[in-house]
Amino acid sequence: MTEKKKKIIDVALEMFSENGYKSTATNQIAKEAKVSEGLIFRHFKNKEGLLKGVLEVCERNVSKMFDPLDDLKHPKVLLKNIISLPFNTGRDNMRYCKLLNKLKWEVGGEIESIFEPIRKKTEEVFELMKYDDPKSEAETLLLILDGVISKVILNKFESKLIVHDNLIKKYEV
Amino acid sequence: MTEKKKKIIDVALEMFSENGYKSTATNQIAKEAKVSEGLIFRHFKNKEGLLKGVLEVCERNVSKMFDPLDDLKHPKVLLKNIISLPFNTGRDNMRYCKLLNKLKWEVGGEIESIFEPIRKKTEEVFELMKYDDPKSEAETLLLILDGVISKVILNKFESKLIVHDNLIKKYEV
Amino acid sequence: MTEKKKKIIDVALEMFSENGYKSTATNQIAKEAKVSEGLIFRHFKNKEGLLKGVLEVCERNVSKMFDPLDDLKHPKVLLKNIISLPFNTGRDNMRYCKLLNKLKWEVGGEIESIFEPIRKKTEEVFELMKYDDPKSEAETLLLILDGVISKVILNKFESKLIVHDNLIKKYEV
Amino acid sequence: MTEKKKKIIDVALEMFSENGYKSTATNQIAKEAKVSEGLIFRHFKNKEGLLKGVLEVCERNVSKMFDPLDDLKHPKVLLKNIISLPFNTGRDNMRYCKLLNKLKWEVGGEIESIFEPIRKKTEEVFELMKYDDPKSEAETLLLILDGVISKVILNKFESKLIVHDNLIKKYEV
DNA sequence: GATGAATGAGGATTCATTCAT
DNA sequence: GATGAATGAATCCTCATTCAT
Repeated sequence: MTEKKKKIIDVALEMFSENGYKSTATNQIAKEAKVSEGLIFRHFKNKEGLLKGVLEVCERNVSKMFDPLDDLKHPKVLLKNIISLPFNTGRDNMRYCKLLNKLKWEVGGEIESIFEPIRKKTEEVFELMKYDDPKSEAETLLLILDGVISKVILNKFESKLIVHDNLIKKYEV
Repeated sequence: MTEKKKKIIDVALEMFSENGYKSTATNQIAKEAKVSEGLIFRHFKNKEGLLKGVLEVCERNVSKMFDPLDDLKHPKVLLKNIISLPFNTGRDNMRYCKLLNKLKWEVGGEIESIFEPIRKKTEEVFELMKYDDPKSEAETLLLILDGVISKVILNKFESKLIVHDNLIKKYEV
Repeated sequence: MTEKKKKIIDVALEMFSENGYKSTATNQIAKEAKVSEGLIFRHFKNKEGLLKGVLEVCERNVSKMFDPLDDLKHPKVLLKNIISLPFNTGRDNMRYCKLLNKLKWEVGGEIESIFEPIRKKTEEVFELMKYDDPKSEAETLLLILDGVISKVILNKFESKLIVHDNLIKKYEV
Repeated sequence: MTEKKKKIIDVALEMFSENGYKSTATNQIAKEAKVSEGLIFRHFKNKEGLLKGVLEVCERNVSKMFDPLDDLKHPKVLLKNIISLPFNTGRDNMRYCKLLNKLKWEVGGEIESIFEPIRKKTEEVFELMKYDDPKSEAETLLLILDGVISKVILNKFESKLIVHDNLIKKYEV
């Protein structure tokens, strides 16, 4: 992976997540990345290929977001951390999530798979905690957290901290 | 409002909500609406003008979704109905919500205002029910319901009914 | 000639002379004249027909500009007045001349004919004044006056009065 | 500057000067230049950008028209040559002047600046020749020559040579 | 690997003109 | 006479993609 290829991905990631896939022209990407437009197509064949390349990076990094959870054994602590996750997303991770969300609506691709591990982990937690229906309980929580991350990304939160505490209380963790 | 203008709005609403704003070409709209492409611009000046026209219809109709809540006085019943709302959205309303959500991500316009009435009503319910912090409690619930409607729209629900019951139980209504 | 037809001609004259024939859209004319666009075509068949209608008005009025010269008998006085003509053109006449000039360059139509009478009269003056070659002498003067009127119309004159005196002196009148 | 870009400018110059700016469609230019239409916009961004590009060429070449005058020292000879200039304009220079004149009427841009050098030179000549008011004298002459060139361009001259001699005699050179 | 000139299909928009009422 | 909805061809412009160097 050359320096220029990395730069292309980086810029594309930024611009896709900011303006969407369709609305970002390849020549804008090229200009911003200080690279000839042709190079994009040499490396990725397609605009769609570029998108794939960008998505891979996203997935790799979003996956890493969940890694710290592996060290936690106690269910309550684990659950608490799962809930907290979207509330303290760093700048970079936010960008990955933003792109993922944008594409969920724009392209409709299969992005859910990235979140399969965290879904499974959440389900396990609820199992350990003896919830009646761990599967749908996990679905409910993830849906909530999805709502949270949307608000965070779009910067539409009025009282992030209180909502966080609210959820923590609801799940008694 | 002539028949053809109505048809244009109708088709545009459908296509925007299905494929997004950018990805829908005006000539596709014209063809689908069996109308000359020029007519779109005569009536709406711009593609963006068309979008505005479509959004107005959306807003008008989404607002109507909340009307039935006005008849409910008992807080618990009201809250229950608020929660249920996104779970039983009809075909048409779904389209309006889909468009609104798509645009929230694609265009980033100010759509929140449409939901201000329902936010206020939710807040009032929590007040009546003596919740500690009705405001952020309302924010939390709406955020959850936002997650629900996203799933419904994108047809990504695994167990809609159970999640619904789950929420009903959580709020003890 | 109805009031509305007059208004159309008037507005078209104004807009053509200001922005040119091509650059003036019929719907702009209609809007400015507070008239339906269709009416333009009912009255003039074509945009070109409208132009013809406008040009007729122009010609009629430009011709009138020369009428006062008919009363002058003394050659020197007559010549002096011919020279002065483009230097003191009123608002309205300026508009007619502006349109005529614009069209000379934009459409290339046969506009010269309007100026045939003044050309003839100028030639006669030079004949009376015993110039060697009255015909080309007239051509020269008219060419000069054409330059003058261009400057006046385009408002590019630095010292109109002095140039005027200059010419008067050159022709010793 | 690639061959194709040169060709585009060349063709545009020709077509603008012949049919005017507005009336020349970009796809006509492309076809005539045997070039894809897109290339025009890649090189010049805009139709207006193309116009600017064309104008630059015009200005550069029109400026060159005046260069031979630099070698002439004797005022009378110089003045004579200034007067003669518009009477013997070659094919190419005629095209540049035609475009400049067309645009003076169609677009109204600031074209006068190109003629500033010749204006200054003319003024100097009249100074050397002890004319009373060299500045307005120069303005007068240039105005005359402007009339001449218009006639030449529009091919409306009846007796070019005689008019030329006429002017030469008037200025006694 | 990298460039940048070139392409051509498609997209939004304009505009003269028609026509039913 | 007058309106205004409707048309469709033409126009300017964008953009992903190719290709020679």
